[in-house]
Amino acid sequence: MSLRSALLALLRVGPMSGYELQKQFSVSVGHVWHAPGSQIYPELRRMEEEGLVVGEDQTRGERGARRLYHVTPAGDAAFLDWMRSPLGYLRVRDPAHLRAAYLESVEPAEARAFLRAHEEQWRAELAQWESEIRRIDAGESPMLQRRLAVTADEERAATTAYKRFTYEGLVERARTEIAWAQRGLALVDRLER
Amino acid sequence: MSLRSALLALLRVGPMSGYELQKQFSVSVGHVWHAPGSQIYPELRRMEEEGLVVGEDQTRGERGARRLYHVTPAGDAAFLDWMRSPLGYLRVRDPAHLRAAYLESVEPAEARAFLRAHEEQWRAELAQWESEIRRIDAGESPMLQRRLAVTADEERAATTAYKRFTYEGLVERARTEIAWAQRGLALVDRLER
DNA sequence: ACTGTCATGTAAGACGTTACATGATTAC
DNA sequence: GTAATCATGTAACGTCTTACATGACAGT
Repeated sequence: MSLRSALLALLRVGPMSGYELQKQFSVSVGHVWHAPGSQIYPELRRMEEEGLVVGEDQTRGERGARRLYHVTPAGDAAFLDWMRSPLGYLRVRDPAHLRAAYLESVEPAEARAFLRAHEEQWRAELAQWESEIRRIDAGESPMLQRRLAVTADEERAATTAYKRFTYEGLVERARTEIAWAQRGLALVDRLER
Repeated sequence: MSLRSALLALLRVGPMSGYELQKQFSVSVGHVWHAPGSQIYPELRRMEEEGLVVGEDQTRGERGARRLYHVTPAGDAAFLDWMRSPLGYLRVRDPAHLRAAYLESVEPAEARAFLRAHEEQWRAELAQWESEIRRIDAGESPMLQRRLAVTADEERAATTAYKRFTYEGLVERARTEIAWAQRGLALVDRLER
C-alpha cells in the first residue's frame, strides 16, 4: 500500500497526471520511493475505481490528451489512515550484507572491488541527499515550494522541518554505509598481511 | 538471484534439507536474508533441474522421508560467480522515510507513536545482532562453528572476521535508525511549543 | 524531416507473502 | 493419546521489473 500512499501524498498537494507523477518518482519523492510508469498508470485506475482519486481529461493541441488526477475526500482520508497505521516492517533482505558474510571465499582484490562499489553507491546517494538538504535550506526545493503554497502559515515550519528531518536520516544512513565499507577495506588489508 | 545465493552459501557448508534451510532463515542467515518454505522448496527443485544442487533421499523411521541437498561443482561456481558479480542495488523504497516526510499532516501524538515504533523496531533488531556478535566472540555461534569445521586453518581468521564485520554493519545501521527516531521525537516536542 | 519530450499504456515474468493442506515422527 | 516438531508442499494473490508498443506535440 506504500505506492498508493506515495501517490496520494503527491496528489494531495495538487492534481497531476500519471506522467508527472512518474517524473516526481525520479526526483524529490524518488529519494524515498520509486515506481515506473507501468506500475503507476494501472494503480491510478484502481484508485479511481475505489473512489480515492478522480481523473479529469484535458486536451493538448489538436488530438493530444492527458488525464489529471485529483484526490477525493475519501483519498485524503485513506492517506491519513495510512499515516496513522502501524508500518509493516519487512523481513530483512540485504544482498550487500549477505555477501559481506562470505567475503573470505573470494580473492582480496574481489572483496575490495565489492566494498569500493558499495562505498561508491552510497556516496552517490549521499551527494543527492545532501544537495537536496541544501535546496531545502535555500528555499529552492520545487516540491517543497509547491507544498508550502498550499499549507497554512502555522504548519509551514513543521512541513519544512519534517522534510529536512527525512533527508537527514537518509544522509546519516549513507554515512553509516560508507564508514562500514571503509572499515571493510581496512579489514581486507589487515587479513592479507 | 539472492535467494539462490543465500541457499548455496548455506549448502556449501554442508548438505541440508529444505526444512533445515528454512530454519536457518529464521536464525543466523535470517539476519541478512529471509525466505519462507513456500519459496525455498520450489527454488531447490529449480536449482536441481539446473544442476546446481543434487537431492539425496533419506528415510526417517518407517515411512518418513526427507531430501538432503548437496551443492554440485556447478553450484559452487554459481555462488562464486555471484560473489564476484556487481550487486544490483535496488531503487529506494522506504516506507518509514516516506512517512516521515509527511508527519506534519498528523497530530503530534501520532507522529510520536510512529517514531517510537520505529525506534522499538530497530532496538529489537539491534539486540539480536549484538547478541550474535557476542556469540561470535565467544565461539558459540552454531553456524560459524559449522563453517569453521570445513574451513582450512589459514582461512579461519578471515571467516570469523568477515562474519563479525557483517554484524557490525547491521548494528551500526540499527544505531543510526534509533538516533534518527530520537531526533525526530525531539523535533516533535520542539514544534509543539 | 527529425529529435526530444509528453503521454499512456500492455505483457511476461520474477519475486514475495499469507494462508492452507497433509502426513510422519518424537517426546511426554 | 496428544502435542510439538519434522517434513514438503500448493494456491492465490500482490508487488515490482524489464521490455516493448503507440502516438502526439514542440522546437530545430
